[in-house]
Amino acid sequence: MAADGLRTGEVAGRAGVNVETLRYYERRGLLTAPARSLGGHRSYPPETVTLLAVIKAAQRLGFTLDEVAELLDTGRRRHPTPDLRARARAKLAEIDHKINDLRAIRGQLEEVVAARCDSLTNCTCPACPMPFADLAALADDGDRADPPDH
Amino acid sequence: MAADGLRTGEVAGRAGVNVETLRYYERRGLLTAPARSLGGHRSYPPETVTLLAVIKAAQRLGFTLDEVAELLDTGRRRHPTPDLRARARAKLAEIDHKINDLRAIRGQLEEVVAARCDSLTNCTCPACPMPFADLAALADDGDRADPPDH
DNA sequence: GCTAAACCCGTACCCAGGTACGGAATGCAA
DNA sequence: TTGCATTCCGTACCTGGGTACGGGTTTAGC
Repeated sequence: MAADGLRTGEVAGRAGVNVETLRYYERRGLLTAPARSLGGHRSYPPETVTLLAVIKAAQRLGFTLDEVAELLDTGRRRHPTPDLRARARAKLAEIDHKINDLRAIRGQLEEVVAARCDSLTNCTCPACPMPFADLAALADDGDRADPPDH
Repeated sequence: MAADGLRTGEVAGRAGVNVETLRYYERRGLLTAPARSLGGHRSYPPETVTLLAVIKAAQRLGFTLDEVAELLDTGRRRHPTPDLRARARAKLAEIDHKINDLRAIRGQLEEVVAARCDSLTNCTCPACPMPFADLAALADDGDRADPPDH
């Protein structure tokens, strides 16, 4: 039985993850509990290394560990699973949203650079694009209760 | 002195943040410690509400609280501060990088959808774009040590 | 003057995705 | 068989940006 088993260190080394991560993934349901040696040490089937690569790939695609766990689980159960495609579509929409947000932010940052803004609160640039940049008093926010000489 | 002071609840309410957040920002150095009533209650200058809006704006631009704190601090000290522009530029590069990452991910997700992938580990689609999707054995990863009858 | 609301403080908890610690037990090679 | 490396387990810690709790004051309105 599983004479070709790999030990935690071997799996972790080949997959490029931390040994602790294997235990963590087991707790999270990404890896099923492997066989054990008589002494209680884990013995993984060699495919586990590849499975870890799959998990990393899915993570890179933006799936959370919970999502990856569910996807693997439906795979394990051989349910018909239109799941992956539907989830990939949903993720695609999520990512488009993020990209749009970042583009909007990018635009605003470009304005800040172009306008030569020099302060969040006391910007001297003409027609400053920073919202509310006219807050000279705020630089001292709270110190106002003290005498004004430095 | 500071007869126009606002209490924590008023500031939080007007700025749309939690009262606890004010204490948190004070600890993090985003808000300077305000004057106190005789009983020890905080009394904020009204501009604080606007400052909080500035902080939120900077956050939306992708700056961390530490970065915002530093930007406010250099502002408070009236240093010449070419800081904001330089930081905005750096943040711009950061954001471009993120956008590129997301676009690459987006492309891969599109392939997954287009290929009609149906599993992370047992995909039946032709020329599957999922890396390593040929892991039938992995569905049972670890159960291998047990008798093979269902 | 009384009461209820607001406020004080320190500390613990939340999310994700792990990483680190420490003492005991096991595994493997010479 | 010795001895060092590896693994075991539970639990605590990390980053970032807050939020919640609980017991004790202070403030404001009537």
